[in-house]
Amino acid sequence: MLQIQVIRENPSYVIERLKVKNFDATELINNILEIDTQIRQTKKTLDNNLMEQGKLAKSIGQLFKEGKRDEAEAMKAQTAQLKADEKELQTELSDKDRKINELMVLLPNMPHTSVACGKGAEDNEVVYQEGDASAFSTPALPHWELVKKYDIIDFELGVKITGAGFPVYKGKGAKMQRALINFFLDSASEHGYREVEPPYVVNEASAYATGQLPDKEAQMYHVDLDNLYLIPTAEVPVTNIYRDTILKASDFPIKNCAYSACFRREAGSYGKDVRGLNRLHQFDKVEIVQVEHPDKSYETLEEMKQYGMSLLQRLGLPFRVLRLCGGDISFTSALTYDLEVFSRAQEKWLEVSSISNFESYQANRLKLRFKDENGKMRLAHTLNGSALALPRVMAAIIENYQTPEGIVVPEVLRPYTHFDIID
RNA sequence: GGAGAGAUGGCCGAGUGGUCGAAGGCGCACGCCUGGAAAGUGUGUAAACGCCGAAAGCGUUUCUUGGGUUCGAAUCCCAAUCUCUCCGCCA
Repeated sequence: MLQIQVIRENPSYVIERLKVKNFDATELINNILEIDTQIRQTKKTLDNNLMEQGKLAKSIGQLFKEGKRDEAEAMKAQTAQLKADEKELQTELSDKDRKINELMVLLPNMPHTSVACGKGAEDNEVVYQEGDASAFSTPALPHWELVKKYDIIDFELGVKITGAGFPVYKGKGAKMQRALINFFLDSASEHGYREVEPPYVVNEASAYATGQLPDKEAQMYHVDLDNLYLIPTAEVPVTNIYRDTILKASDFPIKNCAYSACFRREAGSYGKDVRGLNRLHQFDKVEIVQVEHPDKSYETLEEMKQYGMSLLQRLGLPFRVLRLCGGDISFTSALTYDLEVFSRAQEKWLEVSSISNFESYQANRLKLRFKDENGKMRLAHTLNGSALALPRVMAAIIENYQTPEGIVVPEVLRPYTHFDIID
């Protein structure tokens, strides 16, 4: 959520920035400002009312103490009107608070000044590319055929047990999966991230704080009986560690990483690019999350991007880095880099990581603040990124490392798999 | 699932209708003391919102949350949530 103070101080700037996201905020902001003025007006009246009541109450208490019963009783009558007014003002205020909040959550985060305008994915800027991103010259199989051939991932079995999008990893497939998780977690630890194992199910407050609610409700699995949500990413529980927290400037940077299974309903996305491991309802991911000083957050974003890239380099996969344009960047992000691996059998770029700086947008909802050098309260910046999402990395490895003899295990994973080929 | 107890500031903990944003302690910050440290000692130590704004100052709110009683609620009543203990069940 944007800060009301920012909107109040410079509404036209906010409107201008949001245009980059193809979002016309003019009317919304006008409404917000109008209600904001009313709220402050009402608040003032209410405060005065309460002050009056407080004074009367004290006087009455004093009179009783002095035994001036009659005077006290007379004074009681004076409070009646104040109380009636108070009730009215309270209702008015809470109505308006609710209303402004409803409008505030409709405003996306402002994109960083380096974010270009653009309609959608086609306007994203490729900022880096490395590795052999060409098709195989010899016949090659897509991963959904290879996994069948070597019996390492079973989609039909998942359908039987649960439904589409819940594959069963078997034998060396399961071990490979576990190897990737451990490789990612160990690498993150080496880079100073503290490992965290979070809950996979969160309450409403947590889902709201990181922005999944209210807008992305349909994307999450919901446990009705307990009113809990299955996490769509470890970002939700891990970031919520810092909900309602006040840090010291010296606490930065705060670096956490977590492995978790992720659950996404992917409502409405059937039919396109969903074959095999490309889009699942349940998948594994290692997430990195940082909380930073506002002055440092962009430096940190670059570092996180570099870290994500290093993982793909070590796995020997061709990849590229995109800077998302205004049309493709997420609602809550100010700047996002996507990492994509090239799948040489599908001849397609597959997104395996999305690394974002949310600036204070999440922190505002989280109430994640810190005392700066001058002892002033400020919102911290939050960042997160996948490092990495497993299924598409797995797909790329399976496809890119296929040979007539079998699927060769990338060098860095062998200490974890204890085998070097899947055949 | 059954029975009971509880929820107070960063933490512990006092407080059963008024002057309580809340004693005391711990912690933390700064100072004194010390060659340096410990101990000791002094001072300070919440946040949100508003008053055009910075500082100062002022006002309101906040003792889990939401309602209620009352001129006045941390304190009384109701509900929700959470935690703990015992029993049952169970990885």
